[in-house]
Amino acid sequence: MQELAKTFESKGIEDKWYDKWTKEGCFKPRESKNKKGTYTLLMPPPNVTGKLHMGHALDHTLQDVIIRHKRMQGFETLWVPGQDHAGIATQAKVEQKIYKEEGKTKHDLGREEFLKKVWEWKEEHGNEIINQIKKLGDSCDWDYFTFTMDEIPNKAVKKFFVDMYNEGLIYQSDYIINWDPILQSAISDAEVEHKEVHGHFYHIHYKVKDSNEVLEIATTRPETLFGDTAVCVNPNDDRFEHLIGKTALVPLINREVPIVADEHVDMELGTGCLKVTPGHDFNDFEIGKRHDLPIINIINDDGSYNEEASPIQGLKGKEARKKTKQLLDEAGQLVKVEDHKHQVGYGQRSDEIVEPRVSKQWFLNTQKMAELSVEAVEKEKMTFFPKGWENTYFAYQKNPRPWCISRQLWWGHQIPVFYCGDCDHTWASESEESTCSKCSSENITQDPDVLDTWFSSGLFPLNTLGWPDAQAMKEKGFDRFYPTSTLVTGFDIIFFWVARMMMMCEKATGKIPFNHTYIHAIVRDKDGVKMSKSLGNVIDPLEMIDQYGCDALRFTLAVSSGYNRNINLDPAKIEGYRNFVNKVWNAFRFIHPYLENANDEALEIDQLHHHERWILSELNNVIKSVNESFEEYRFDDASNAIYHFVYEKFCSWFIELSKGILNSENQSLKTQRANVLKFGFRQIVKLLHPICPFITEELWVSLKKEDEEMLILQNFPSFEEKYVFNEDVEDMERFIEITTAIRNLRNTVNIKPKEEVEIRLFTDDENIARYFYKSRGFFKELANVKAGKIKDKSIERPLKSVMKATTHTEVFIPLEGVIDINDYIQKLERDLKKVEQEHVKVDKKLSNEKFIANAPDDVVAEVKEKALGFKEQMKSIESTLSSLR
RNA sequence: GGGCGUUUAGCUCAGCUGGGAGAGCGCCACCCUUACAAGGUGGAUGUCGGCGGUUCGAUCCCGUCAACGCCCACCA
Repeated sequence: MQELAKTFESKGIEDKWYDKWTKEGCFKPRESKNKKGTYTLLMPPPNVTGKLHMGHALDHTLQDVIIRHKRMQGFETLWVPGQDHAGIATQAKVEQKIYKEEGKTKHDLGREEFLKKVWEWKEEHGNEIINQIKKLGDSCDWDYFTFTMDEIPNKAVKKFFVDMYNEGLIYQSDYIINWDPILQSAISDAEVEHKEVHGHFYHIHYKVKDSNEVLEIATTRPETLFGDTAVCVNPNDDRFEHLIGKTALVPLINREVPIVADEHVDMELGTGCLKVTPGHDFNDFEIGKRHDLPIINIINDDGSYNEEASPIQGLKGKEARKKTKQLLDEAGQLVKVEDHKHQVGYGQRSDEIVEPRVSKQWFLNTQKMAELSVEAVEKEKMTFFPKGWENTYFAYQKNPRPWCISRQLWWGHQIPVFYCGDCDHTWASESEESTCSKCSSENITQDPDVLDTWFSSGLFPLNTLGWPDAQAMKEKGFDRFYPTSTLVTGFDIIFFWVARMMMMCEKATGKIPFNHTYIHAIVRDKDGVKMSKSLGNVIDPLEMIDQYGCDALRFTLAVSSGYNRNINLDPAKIEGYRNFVNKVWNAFRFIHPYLENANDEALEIDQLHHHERWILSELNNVIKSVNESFEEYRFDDASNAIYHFVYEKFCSWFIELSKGILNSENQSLKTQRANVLKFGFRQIVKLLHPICPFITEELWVSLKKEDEEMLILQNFPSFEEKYVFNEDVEDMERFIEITTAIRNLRNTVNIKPKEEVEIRLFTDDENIARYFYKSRGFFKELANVKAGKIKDKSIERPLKSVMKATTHTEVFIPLEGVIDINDYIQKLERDLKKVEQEHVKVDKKLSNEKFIANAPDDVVAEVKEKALGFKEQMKSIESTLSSLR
């Protein structure tokens, strides 16, 4: 038998098992053994530019726990991995690279050449994150790996687009959108983050034409006045009623604009008078539509002001504002400037102020889809775990706005719309067109824009399974694996991804894409601060794996995941669970030598020792709660259940209680104990496998029978009625209570572990007496008790002794020498006070007639029982105290 | 401006449908006991955010206040 290392060494075995699992096809769907059906997970596709961070580690660990559990339960499991082309991020990265290396911009290269460069970059670096992911132990089927710009996803995108186009749900429109001046592209509403900034209210005088009157208007963005096409007041505002219908003059350029009335204007805010810039403000755009106002675009693609704003032409942002302010001041039309806090939109990716701007973009009308997606959740066809997250989902989905799906980028799915230069025909097509579908002209062009990355991500549940290609769908088992089972992801993409998949997949197939969504926490540093490179508080999962092992990291993440929103991760915590993993290793190291001929299938229940029945019963309970907890995505409860069972029940009590037997000459007892240890440990290793796959698979080598497959393919334990032994559990609880009392006494009077003690056990319960007589050998083992005498409570207690009272029992250690009586008296007094407090509480209840009358009988009985117990303990302590004083 | 959430031991958090306050880490004391010092044994620690209500009984239900988070929103 080989020597096992004193500590568990994770390095080496992780890659070894990952390769083996992969090679032997363990991650592939297998015909379900017990007809449980299929179980499918989708991996949120990491960005091609991504680098593994703790968020991935968490997300992937939880999914892997789920899929391994389901696989072992006998489901035909499939976990589909993928990768996202990440339009903006990738394009920006490659643009930077070629500018740095070749001093060229993408325009210098041209579209085709640039895209070639992006693909080259992808080939070279795209695999980095995938290789990192594999270090986490993900048991996903890599044959299903799907890149969002692969052939099938391309087809899916085109088909969905064309269908929606033909249905009229996708349309092109001049509409006010968020323009990101850095990306020089439109972005969707969801990609705008609002930040509060300390700005100013600029009060400006607008003259009224043919009148001496002036209107004082407050604005936070004076520079947009060059785009003003109206001035607006509330129709119910007496102050301005007489001006409605007249003409105002825009300062600096003296443009004549109408004074209109609109309910939108808040009479209380600012001066109650609003300048209307339909080209560069969302509200004003709406007002403009209602009053048929012209739209003037005064901003270039790069955010600078154009010739329409000639006095500030070429300037951007702050400069433009400063200049406008100065000009207004010079013209005497700037009344005052007040401080004002307000929200400003920033681009999620560029972190630059977005400019609302009117431009021609493609939109998807999601109204109807969103309604259906809400209904699916309300009718619980799709459930959020924790349920509270459905509020976030509803917040988005209950008032959907048209989704701006076009982006002025090159990297992505080009919009499959074609224009004919001759007959002006416009059409959408799934195939590459070379001639006009109407006039056959070859003078056609394709729309240059690409689609929002989320447009293809939204179809991920479908395209990974072959949709819409009939052949591919058949090969990939679309009908079996779609709809998928559960989606596991972070709350930040409920809208970006979850909602879009719900809408798009339902629209495309009539079936929602998954039935459960588990939203996990966000990983922060140990102080609850979001990890970021600039703060230097990033905990690198690969470093943690290197330092503590993947199992330890996985266990830490699992035990930290329930229905919580944040995980404050401290490497010290990982170290702690590394210790647990090591504990498992050492527990095995201890039992290992006894297992050689052990047969875990030879357990005859009536023959078992009561300690054995106890541990089997406890094990059975853990199995039950682990299965239930996994089902509810309570990874914390499941992990804790295993942790406590292994640490306390199995190691601290059962193994300790087994040492004497294993070292004894009683062959039959020894064999039986070895059998139970083997059975128990095999179950432990199975229970732990989904969370800690590596060490468990490694240990399995020594636990498996010759013809058994790898652990990853074994059956997960399930609760069995035949292992319920309540009496043995009760006995054991008493044993633990008394043993602890003895140890406590030993500690109190500082008796060294090596020193044997004699105890007296006083009890008036015959069953307890009998049980302890039977178990006295175990007291010796676990508390170094030389001799234990059991006495009836009517007999006088020893005078020189220390005492601990427990339920129906008093434990004494008689003392030969003199101990520090005062210390001991103080301790007893503390004990007494504690018990008294408990007793007062319970007694108060019992003396309350209404409690007796209203509380359920079993509760009353329970309380009475407790009161009795406390009273006994009090009496014991009091009499000891009086004998000492 | 709306909505959601959090407040429990020094720290991070768990406490299901109301019935004697829990875990991990940390801390203290004693132990290198032949699986494990990445260990063992024992121990200390909480007006369960404040106030009010419902109830025989509230950490849990209701109201209210406070502090702190997060999300959404076009208040110029």
